[in-house]
Amino acid sequence: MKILCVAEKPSISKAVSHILSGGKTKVRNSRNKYVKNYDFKFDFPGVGLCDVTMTSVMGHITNIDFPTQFSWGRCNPGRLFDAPTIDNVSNKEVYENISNEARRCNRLMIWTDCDREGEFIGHEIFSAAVKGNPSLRVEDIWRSQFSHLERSHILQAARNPIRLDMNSVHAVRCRMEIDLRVGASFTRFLTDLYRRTQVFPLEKGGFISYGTCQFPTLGFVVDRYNRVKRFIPEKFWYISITVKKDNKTETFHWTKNHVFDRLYLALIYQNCLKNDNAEVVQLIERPTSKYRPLPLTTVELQKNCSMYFKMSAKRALDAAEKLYNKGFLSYPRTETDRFPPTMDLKAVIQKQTQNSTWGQYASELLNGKFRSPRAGSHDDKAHPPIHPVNFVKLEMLDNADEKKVYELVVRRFLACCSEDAKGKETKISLRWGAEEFTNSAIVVLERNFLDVYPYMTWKSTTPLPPLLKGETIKVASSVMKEGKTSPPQHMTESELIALMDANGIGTDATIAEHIDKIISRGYVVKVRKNKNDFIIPSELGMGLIEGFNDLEFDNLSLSKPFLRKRLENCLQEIVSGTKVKEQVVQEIIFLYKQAFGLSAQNSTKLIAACRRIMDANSST
DNA sequence: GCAAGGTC
Repeated sequence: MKILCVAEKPSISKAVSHILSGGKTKVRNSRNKYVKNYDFKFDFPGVGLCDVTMTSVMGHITNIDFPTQFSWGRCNPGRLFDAPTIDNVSNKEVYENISNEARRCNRLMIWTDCDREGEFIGHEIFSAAVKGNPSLRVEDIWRSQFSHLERSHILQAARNPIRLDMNSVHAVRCRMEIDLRVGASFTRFLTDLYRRTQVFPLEKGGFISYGTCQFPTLGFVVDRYNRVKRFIPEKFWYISITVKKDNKTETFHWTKNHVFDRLYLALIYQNCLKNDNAEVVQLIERPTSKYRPLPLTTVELQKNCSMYFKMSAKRALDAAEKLYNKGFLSYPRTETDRFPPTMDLKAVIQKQTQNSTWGQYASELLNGKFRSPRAGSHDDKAHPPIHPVNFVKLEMLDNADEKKVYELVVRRFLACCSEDAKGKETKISLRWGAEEFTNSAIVVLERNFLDVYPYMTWKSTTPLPPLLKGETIKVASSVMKEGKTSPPQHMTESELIALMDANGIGTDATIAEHIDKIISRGYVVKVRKNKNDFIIPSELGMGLIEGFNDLEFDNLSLSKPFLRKRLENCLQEIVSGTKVKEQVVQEIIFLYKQAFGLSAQNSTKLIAACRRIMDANSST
């Protein structure tokens, strides 16, 4: 019996074949320099000792497109909603390697990531294999289930294969089709429109792209920009008092915060002033803690790098990827924020004890201070949280980005395995007349994880005066103050990542690319203000979003995340079996088609919005 | 020339 095993990426095929073979593999090259074919023997239950070849693809190997008679300029863009589609081989070397290797095999075993895209890639692998070996049948495919590369887990996966989940395959196929139809039709339509009317100077060969992810991303940026620009500060008033004891003066804050009616506040204040003293109505002393961080996901890594190092999401992921390829970090694209219970966390900590800066801390964890990491609620069932897998001295790394990312991942991991920081909070409430005023103070008692995690701060505040519950104290000073509401800030990259993540726009692997895309399309720019990077829309980006906002879509706006979210929900239903692919394609395409019709009918509005933005800008 | 999703 001969079995062909295929993983989603070269690193997995290498690791898995190493485990299954007990280190005894013969390596053959393929025509692709990254993809290797490993030959070894393995005893599959019920089948016996088999000759195994393990290889991999590199992500998708086929792609979907329109036939040439529907290529750019050859048909009305609106026809792309119903045009036929064709499958193309997008990575010929890798595709043919599968066909060749399948020729001599009786069985195919899929080792792609256990997520939706992985299931589809598994099916692509099957079609490549069938090309070389028509006797293979989809029902006979073995599909291994694994979520990390720990030895016993991989052996267990090899011995207990299940079948390919065709629901997931159909869901991905559905996403691909919708993304292509919507993206291509709107891109061609908008490009034609902007060209024809010359409302905006497009570079030669330049175009206006529309995508189901890039536009909601742009929409978030424009929305925030408008809220900042249209913000009108509002005046408010509040009372603030101070009391003095043992030569310590302390300010107490009004529990009602502030009011917007000055006369109303004056009335309250007058009533308070009838009293010379305030009474301590509450004195609470309680233990408090600052939680150690959750295990690290891709999105969190990108937000952190943007916040702490002003590093773009793309650069952060690139650096993490390089570190992964060199064997220093685990797989950097993961949504999982809980470590698998079987993982040997202490072995990971052990490797970091040799570092001169945090090695001592790592040793202390091993000598009794170790705590099990908190478990978040996300699990992509494919990859563990990002963690260091091997030790490397920072000075041995290639560039500043890699050093920063490696250090962050290590410190984050050590922090995860530490105790929360502990403190004591004191809260005092005073009643003055009918109003309450409060203040609190914190004493940090044990820093714990903070010692290894300098990115977070938690400091003791100045202690409150030694007041006792029930004590009456003279109000030393009081004042009625005026303030005004402050505008929101422009969008930071880390906020944008969080928004995309929360709204299901893009995946951990693509969020950075979508942001990069709207920058390279000229829809938004990054600006630095007070040492912070903000993302603000260009005139073109504003014009596009405002144009769509001017059209009266019934709740299916092209610049908002709702349609994409609806698609995502439908895809989930295909996976769970409550909807079929054809039904979803029809349902979602119908909505986008309606939106397309409305856009085409009202193209003058789209153009007018862009003109309006440009005129407004040139006049200021 | 268009999308978004894998991965290098």
